[in-house]
Amino acid sequence: MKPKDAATAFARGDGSGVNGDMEKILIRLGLRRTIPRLTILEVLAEAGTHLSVLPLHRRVADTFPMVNLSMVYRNVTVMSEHGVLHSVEHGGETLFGLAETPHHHLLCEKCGLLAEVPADRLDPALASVLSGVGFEMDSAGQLLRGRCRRCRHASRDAR
Amino acid sequence: MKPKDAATAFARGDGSGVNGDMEKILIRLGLRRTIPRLTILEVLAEAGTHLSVLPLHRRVADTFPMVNLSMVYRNVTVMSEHGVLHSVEHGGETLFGLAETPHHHLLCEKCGLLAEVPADRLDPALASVLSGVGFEMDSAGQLLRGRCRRCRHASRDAR
DNA sequence: AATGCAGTTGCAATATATATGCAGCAACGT
DNA sequence: ACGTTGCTGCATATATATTGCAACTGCATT
Repeated sequence: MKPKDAATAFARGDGSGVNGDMEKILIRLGLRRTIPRLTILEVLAEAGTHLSVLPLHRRVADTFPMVNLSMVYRNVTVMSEHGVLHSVEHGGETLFGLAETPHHHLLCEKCGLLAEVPADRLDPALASVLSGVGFEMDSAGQLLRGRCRRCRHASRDAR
Repeated sequence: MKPKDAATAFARGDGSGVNGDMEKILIRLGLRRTIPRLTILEVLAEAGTHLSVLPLHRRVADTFPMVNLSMVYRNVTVMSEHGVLHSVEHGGETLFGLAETPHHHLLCEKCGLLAEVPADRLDPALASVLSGVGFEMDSAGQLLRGRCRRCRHASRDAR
């Protein structure tokens, strides 16, 4: 999406499309729909994955160069606290993504691929084990590390 | 353990007690048994939990003030790579602990308690779900977030 | 026990990620 | 249209982690 289009859409504020959904979420939470925020949400929607703050800012700046890095930090923090975004720590930085249906993360430690598993697929199995230890798990946002299918095959071939 | 005792034990290098076990591990890996390394291992053994680098260094410096912070960083990195230590990322820092029997971590997001679950207790449940997604999990060192028993009760009482 | 060398260390400088104080500006309700 | 409150940009601060280099030390060899 080119700057002008984005700006127009933001100015319009007509609640259409992806922006529209996001805008509605912000409104519901009493957060103002500002260009930095909407652009962050749009970038994450387009990306389809989680991004760390620096790449996120880079992409936001492609469209709106005036958006400051510190505002990306402030906004992802605020939006995470309000549940608009999910965050995952990894490699000394924090990755942020849209908080859609509850899910957990699968990180391939070899290639860095970050996949998702619907929460309801994983929760029952975990909950039953953990309750035995007196622990109650968060039902979303867990990060599990391992190998994706591709890397498993790759390392097998290498042998 | 007082400085003198530790120093004596190190000098002795007789492979007795906790130090002895640790020293053997280092030797097997071709790592030199130096005061910083052995003290780090000893502190972690005494602590019984995982520590982040700063507290770890603080405790090491209690016994050997000359041990530099950067060496704690270098050594935990090296020893992690060699499998002597386990690491867990959390809150923008990395926690290190002795790599004993394979286990996963349970982090209480309220009080910060870091508990452990033996890997064989959790692995089957996880593996069966994840294999359905073509993912193969690491069989140790997973970090799961939630609430410990105490905090669950506390928040229930608060209501 | 003395010796040589590679692995280690301490220090200081540096990189990287994240947080914040403040003055101006803009979004939203009225 | 307008004032208030929240948001932003900039500059700066802090905290965690990394690295270059010269000096040193553990360990194998003699």
